[in-house]
Amino acid sequence: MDIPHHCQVCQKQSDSAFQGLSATGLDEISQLKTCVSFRKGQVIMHEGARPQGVYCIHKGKVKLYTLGTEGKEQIIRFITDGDLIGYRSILSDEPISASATALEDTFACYIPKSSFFKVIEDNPKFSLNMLKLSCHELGEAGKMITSLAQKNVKERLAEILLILNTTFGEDEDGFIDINLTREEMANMVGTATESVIRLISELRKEGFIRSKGKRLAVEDKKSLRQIAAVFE
Amino acid sequence: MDIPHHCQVCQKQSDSAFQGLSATGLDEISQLKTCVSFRKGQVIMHEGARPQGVYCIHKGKVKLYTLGTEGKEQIIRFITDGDLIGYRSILSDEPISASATALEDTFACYIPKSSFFKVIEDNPKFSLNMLKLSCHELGEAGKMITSLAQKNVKERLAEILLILNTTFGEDEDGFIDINLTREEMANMVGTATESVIRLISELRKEGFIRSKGKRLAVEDKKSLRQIAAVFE
DNA sequence: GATAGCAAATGACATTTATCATATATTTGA
DNA sequence: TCAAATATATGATAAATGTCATTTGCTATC
Repeated sequence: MDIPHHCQVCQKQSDSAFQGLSATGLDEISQLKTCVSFRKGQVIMHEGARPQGVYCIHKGKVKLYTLGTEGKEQIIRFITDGDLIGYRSILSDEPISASATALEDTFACYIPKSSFFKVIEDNPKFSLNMLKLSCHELGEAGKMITSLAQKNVKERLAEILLILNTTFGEDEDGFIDINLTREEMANMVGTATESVIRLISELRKEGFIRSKGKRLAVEDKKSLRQIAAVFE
Repeated sequence: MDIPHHCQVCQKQSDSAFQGLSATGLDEISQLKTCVSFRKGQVIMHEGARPQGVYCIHKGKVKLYTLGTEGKEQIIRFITDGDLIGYRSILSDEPISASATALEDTFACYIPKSSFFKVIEDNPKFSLNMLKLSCHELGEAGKMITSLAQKNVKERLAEILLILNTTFGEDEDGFIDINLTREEMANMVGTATESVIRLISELRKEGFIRSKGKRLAVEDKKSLRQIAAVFE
């Protein structure tokens, strides 16, 4: 994959936190960034590490997860084109709190810590973008906390199917365009793999979703929303 | 309660996000801030509202919570001296995602949106502080998500007792210096009130905690840590 | 395009947690 | 200080979810 050498001509820039950054700011980043790629399944960042820079995803899909008791992974959220990885750790000056693994072959730019900070310091606009971003994520995390604490497994599963459908879109056959195992879905919902499998069968029998192998398609968004008790 | 009219002489300033802010920045805030107080039980901010400023808590204890299905509250975190309320909503330009209610009589300064933004724009140092703060909170939220998804109720309760003990300290009798009902504890742990009551009895019988009425004291931190599976 | 290795599906059962009922204790406010 | 209101405590039972075992189906790779 070809990633533009200069951020100014990168099509993903307008969808990223770098949107609206000054030309000199983009220059700064462009000069020091390097292009990297990760194969499906490859770990991009490891919980506990001290990152020396951030990744800006150009094309790909990444899961962000923490390791709980006995090494069980809890998926916090997904990361895709235009999103950043590692900024939380660098900005709060703490070790990485969530590991990141590529769900499919992924292409990214690596921006060293120093230039990331320089751009933040020189560009109030970018700094504010980052602030907006992290505050938005904070709100999303709060919603997830409430869901986990108050909804039952079926409600959470319905909610996550809707989120996946929105985040990754549908392929030509209408299936959600992301390749996840049932175990990974369970690691999002916060339940056992078998429970997810059972409830997917249930939702299928009820006609709300459709499945072919591991692939899933949302058939009845309205009913799923009702199950998820999402009234927004 | 007397809150200093000028932030520069406020003792809580060094514990707050305003720590290290320039004299002109502090002037800016001091000129437009107003002192407010809330009685125990009073709602400070309401989910869904559009705040016109942030509160900086001078002295008091506040719970931050979202309302889940059927109006059940889920406590996200606690706020105390030097902490801000409402910044997330203002910075991400979204409605308030969590309500705030005073747990005891609380004194705060109200800083209008405009001066808050002005200080952010003029003071890279403050902007970076806020960025650090929100990124730190993001990490904490991630931990809470993993706990809720993977730990059982007893483990989560043990964890929260430790957090309360650290956050609010102990009174002269060794009890955690915060006045919470069992229901509120359940709303943190994400479980039914009765379950919390039962498990508190259990922990008491095991000798890990002590209780007198609603007041609780941690007796054996090490064992609680083991139960909570916190190995940090 | 065959096949070995995983992943999904399902049943049976165990465990955890929630719910409902009721008794007892503790606050709080007159 | 007392009484009403509220919170805590505990038992019995129901419901939800987890665990283990096994079968069936898919899919990645040679």
